[in-house]
Amino acid sequence: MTSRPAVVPAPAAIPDRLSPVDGLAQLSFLVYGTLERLAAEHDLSIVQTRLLGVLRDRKPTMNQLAKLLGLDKSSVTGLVDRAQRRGLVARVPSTADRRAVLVNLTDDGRSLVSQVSTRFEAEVSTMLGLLPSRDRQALSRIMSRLLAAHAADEGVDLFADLDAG
Amino acid sequence: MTSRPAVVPAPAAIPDRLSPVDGLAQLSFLVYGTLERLAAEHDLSIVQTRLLGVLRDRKPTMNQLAKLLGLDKSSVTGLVDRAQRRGLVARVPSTADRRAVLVNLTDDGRSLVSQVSTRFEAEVSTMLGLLPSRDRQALSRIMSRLLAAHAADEGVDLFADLDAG
DNA sequence: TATTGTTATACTCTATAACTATA
DNA sequence: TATAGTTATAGAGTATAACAATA
Repeated sequence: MTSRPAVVPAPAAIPDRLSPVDGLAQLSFLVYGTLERLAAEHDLSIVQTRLLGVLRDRKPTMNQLAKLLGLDKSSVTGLVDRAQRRGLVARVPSTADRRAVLVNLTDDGRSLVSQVSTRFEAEVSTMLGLLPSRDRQALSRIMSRLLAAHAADEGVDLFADLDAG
Repeated sequence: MTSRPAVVPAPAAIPDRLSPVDGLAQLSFLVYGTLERLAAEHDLSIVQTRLLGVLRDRKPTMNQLAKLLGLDKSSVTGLVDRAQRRGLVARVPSTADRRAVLVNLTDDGRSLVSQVSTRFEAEVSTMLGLLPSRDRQALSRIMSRLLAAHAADEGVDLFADLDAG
């Protein structure tokens, strides 16, 4: 029962005890902003970082990429264009379907996303290091539980196939 | 010690136990995405929602607004233009400084941000409701602790004045 | 006919630089 | 001179609609 739900976390106002919703909102903005800042150090936007991120263990078609990123295929064309211009990804014609184009991470792209990823991991770890070890463990356990419960609640199919649909 | 730090939370891959960093990252994307989706239902972007959010308890100048949102003043001009065109905010000339312009929430703007805020609160509460009550309390406590520790670590001045600097 | 990807177009969001009006 | 705000311009990111090539 928060009287003023914080859509925008007020950075300078952190009372002793936040409501769960406010705490989650502020923490989410903090983590999201951290990734944004670290990516920007490498001239990457969040969406460019996500693009490289999903390509780390996939070589999807443009269409599959659109589904993975939740974007229209025309948006992905521009996104990949700009990443390709920087030499971070490559387009490879599909041999199986001559309409299709496979998108690949280049070595430069892989190196870049690894750097951002490592920096992010380090920064968040440092932040979590501010907590007593027991809290950190409890937080980890509860967050896993929450994500699992939410996934189940949304009916997420853990074996959903990219090619399906 | 995660072998593959998740810059991009893979939505379909939620193992039993996430590393604290991965859990935090995935949870943050989930909460951020929730706000984005709810705002979009009212044709608001995240940044427009933030704009309305910071105006709920302030009537800042354009300059102060730029600092609050972390944007260049020219970006804020456009942001406020579009919100004003929709009747969500109003520009009021400052009487104290005839160069300055104060930005106000209109009744429509206040109503809209309240709706989004309420929906967000409800949605996140529902998600948190998936947790046992004890976990929810522990999560709340730990998140508050983490945010406070981080703020202290960053040397945040809780009494920072808008007009200062 | 249906699907894959691109192009044309329009809009939001962002920043830099130049400008006007005030201080 | 310095500050507040706008404008001009450029670019990223997004979507819709229309299109060409292939299935």
